[in-house]
Amino acid sequence: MTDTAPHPRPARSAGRELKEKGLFEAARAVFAEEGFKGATTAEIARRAGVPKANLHYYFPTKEALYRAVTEEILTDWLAAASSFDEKDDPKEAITAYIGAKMDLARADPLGSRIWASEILRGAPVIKDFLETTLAEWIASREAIMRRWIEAGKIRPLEPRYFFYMIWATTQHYADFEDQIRALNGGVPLSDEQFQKAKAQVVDTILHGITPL
Amino acid sequence: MTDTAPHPRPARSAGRELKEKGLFEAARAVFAEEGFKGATTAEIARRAGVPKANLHYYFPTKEALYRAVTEEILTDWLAAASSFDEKDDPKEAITAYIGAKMDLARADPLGSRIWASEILRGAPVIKDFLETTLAEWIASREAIMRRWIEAGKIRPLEPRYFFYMIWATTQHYADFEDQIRALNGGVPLSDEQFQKAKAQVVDTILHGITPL
DNA sequence: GTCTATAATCGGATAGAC
DNA sequence: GTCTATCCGATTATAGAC
Repeated sequence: MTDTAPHPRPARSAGRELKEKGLFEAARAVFAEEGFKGATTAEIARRAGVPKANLHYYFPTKEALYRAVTEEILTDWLAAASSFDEKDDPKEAITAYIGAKMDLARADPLGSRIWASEILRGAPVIKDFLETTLAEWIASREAIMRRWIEAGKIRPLEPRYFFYMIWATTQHYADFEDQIRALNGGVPLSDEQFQKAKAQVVDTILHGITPL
Repeated sequence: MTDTAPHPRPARSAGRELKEKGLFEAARAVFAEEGFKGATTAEIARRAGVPKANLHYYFPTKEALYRAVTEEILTDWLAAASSFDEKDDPKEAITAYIGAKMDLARADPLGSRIWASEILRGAPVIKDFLETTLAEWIASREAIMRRWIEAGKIRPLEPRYFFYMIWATTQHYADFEDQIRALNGGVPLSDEQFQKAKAQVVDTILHGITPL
């Protein structure tokens, strides 16, 4: 559609998209390191290479930027969670789920760290998500686990503590990456090391719940 | 010893000890929630019930207060770690260690959260501890684990990823307590629930590493 | 649409009265 | 030893020029 405006352009220009994305990514890094309160808009703008006051042109407030960041993280989390449902066999479902969670921790450690930081401060922004979407997710998967237990496919256990173990272990590779690096001679885990860790997590947990 | 000073009194009065302790405990809570940068001396002083400027009389700087807090946490961590060495049998040693780590997470969740927050920001204050004391701890326990593997007492695995699983899972009950609460109908885990979780963590991990 | 300048507030830390 | 008053830099956000 051609209108009479002097400089017809898309509602969101490519330049705007680019700067918005730059601020978004910079914000992820700063929020992950310092948490919501410790992060400063000046530091976010500096890393994104834009004047600090300019940030408010793309995101009205620091909190709006933070909410945009968290929104995406919840989406990614649920996407990984869906891998649990793709198989009917417990061994396959759990293997796929742990693998997806480990891969997410490796691909997006910042997202995991922002989530952790958000929980540490009492989860003011994602509390609703935890109490509704996440609570429903775990409730229904708990039901699946109980059926597997009744069928004798896995050892009797409280499913939610089982999921906590998976979340904790997989997210540890993102949240405590700096500690793991310090214990690895100061260098991050190589891809080979990470794959070995992933295999061991899957292996240990599967053996841990397999009936004798 | 009676000297000639007009008002002989102990070098550190009981009143001072009390206020120092109040500030220390308030600082733990605020550092755990907001991290080092996000925490404010005003909030710490407010919770301790002392004028904000007064904080500097007991601790010269915010960082000095933070360092005092972290120091204690490292000590507690090592104390729990020592429980691994009290038994020669892998099953007993690992049971005792997981139990001690779970009990510490339950008794002092703030300490665990401050540790997590410190790692998230790149561990500037405890980096040296991680690279020396912690690296030595895990190296020597790795050797123990390898002997157990060679003796066929536990399944072959990379010991450090095994310890990461223990740290992640046990500390999760402290660091993600608010998430666990949200998934538990808004109420914290009862003592019975926690004991059940602890038993399941021990059970799953032990089965996970026990030879067929 | 993007920048500079700046307002308004909050932060850690200090000075000095009591 | 403890408090009040306050400095000064940093912080979030806005106003308005370009």
